[in-house]
Amino acid sequence: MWRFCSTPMSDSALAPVRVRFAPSPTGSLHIGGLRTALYNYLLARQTGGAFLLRIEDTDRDRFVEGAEADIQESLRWVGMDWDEGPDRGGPRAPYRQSERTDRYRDIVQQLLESGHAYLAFDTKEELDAARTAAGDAFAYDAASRMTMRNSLSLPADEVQRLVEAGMPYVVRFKVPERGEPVVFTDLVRGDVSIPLDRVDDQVLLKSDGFPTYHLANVVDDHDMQITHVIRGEEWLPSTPKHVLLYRALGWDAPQFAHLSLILSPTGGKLSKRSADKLGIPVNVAQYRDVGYDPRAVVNFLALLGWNPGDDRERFTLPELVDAFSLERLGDAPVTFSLDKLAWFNGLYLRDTPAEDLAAMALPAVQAKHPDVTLDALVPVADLMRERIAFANDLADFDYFFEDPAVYDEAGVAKRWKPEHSAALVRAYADAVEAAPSFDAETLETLLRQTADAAGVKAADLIHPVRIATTGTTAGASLFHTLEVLGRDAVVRRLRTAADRLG
RNA sequence: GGCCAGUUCGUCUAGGGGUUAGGACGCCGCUCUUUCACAGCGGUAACACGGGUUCGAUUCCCGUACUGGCUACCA
Repeated sequence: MWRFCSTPMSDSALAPVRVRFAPSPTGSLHIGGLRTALYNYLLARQTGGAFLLRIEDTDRDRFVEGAEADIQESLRWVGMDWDEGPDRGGPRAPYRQSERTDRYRDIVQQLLESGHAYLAFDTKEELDAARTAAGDAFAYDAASRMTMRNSLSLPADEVQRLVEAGMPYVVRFKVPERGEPVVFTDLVRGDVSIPLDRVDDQVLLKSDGFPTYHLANVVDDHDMQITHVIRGEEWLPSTPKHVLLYRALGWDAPQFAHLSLILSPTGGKLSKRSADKLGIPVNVAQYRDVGYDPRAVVNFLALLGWNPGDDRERFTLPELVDAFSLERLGDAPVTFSLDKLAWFNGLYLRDTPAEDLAAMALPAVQAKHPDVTLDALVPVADLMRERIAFANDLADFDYFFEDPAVYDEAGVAKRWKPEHSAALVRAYADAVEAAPSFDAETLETLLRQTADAAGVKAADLIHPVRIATTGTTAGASLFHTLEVLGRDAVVRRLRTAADRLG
């Protein structure tokens, strides 16, 4: 609408926002969660606002020890920092929901007193029965609540008796029976409207005394003065509940932006299960462990559902902070592409210093070849940089660390001539052994001399030498590879191959 | 089933009433390299369908189909 005259700067000239990333510590941070965190972070940094980390640990059954630490490490790995959070506190502390239960109970009490909530005693069995009876169409709502066992349907003295007898109960939100549809503006999709009779009486307080997400998220976002709720699309259908809650509490609701979901290449939400099957890592920690460059992960993720409006594709985190805008967020689901991520990774990998590459790959290399040192790996990294997609791929080139055990069959068939290859290779080995110096240039001169002396083309020696020293037909510049291998290994390998291949 | 959202090359996307529908990944080819890769160049490939509205719809509206999400005392 105002697109014509607006510049990228004025487009998203927002007042400082307060946004949060609010993961549940039920496991390692999911790659989709990282994207959600990223968009929140970008908006906060761009507007000079605040990015908070809040831990939503209200589900005691799914709580995973160590998950919170993993989440924090994952965020730090890609370079995202937060202004307020469980580890560093802040003016709205605490930032762990399990430490805010008193606050939720107060709010629930308030809701109960104002008639916006009620006690419900229905057991799991009773609820299941109701669902079965209604053929899955059951909703605990204005239409059905009087048929259930709660403080609305039961006489007051009975409710009193049940509570005093210690009967477990939950507190449910009482959705208004009549009224206008709930309408809210989603920054990504525009106005969304849902009729009141489609909103059910959401449980606010569980029988274990912990709040549900719906309650805790509203209370915390209000208490923490969150201005923009940027979260996954899976929350879109329950947003009316949250809007109604804000209304009942007399609070202003924040702005909402629901991000399209990341789909698996085979369809459906990119879940642990579906991704594993396709070899797609789902946890951020896995990307780190496999050797992805965090800059590539961020770059890839940023462009999955957002675009800058021009053809730029390469962005560092600070560049993203500048370029980001909510307006350019896509509203359609996106499919995860490992190929594209790998391409980004190659982009960053190619201008990573060899020293850093070697350091990244060292653990993987040492797992196969314990004696390899960082110093020995640096020249390998330098040589192979353009031929690998991940730092850890360096570990695949075993020939840098041990003599080849086998020779590529097709390569031998094509390049190794029984009539003269062995003799040529032996002659070259002798020349290399006797050479005054050992460097790529000398090695090449020597090879051409050897070939000339034997009356064959250089190629007739180059290919057999590559096979003899590396076992394969593919690789970096032959003479630089030989230089990295070292004189002893080269001479030894040449002679061994001549003997074995004949 | 109900509710909500979505639908431009295989994938990520730009665009938007009149365009040769643009870019990127992938794939294919060429160049470079006596190999492989990188890089460069070129190519392949898309507006889900049906009705409207309009001089003209891929673009706006309505349906349909399909996809996805939600429908827990999980988040």
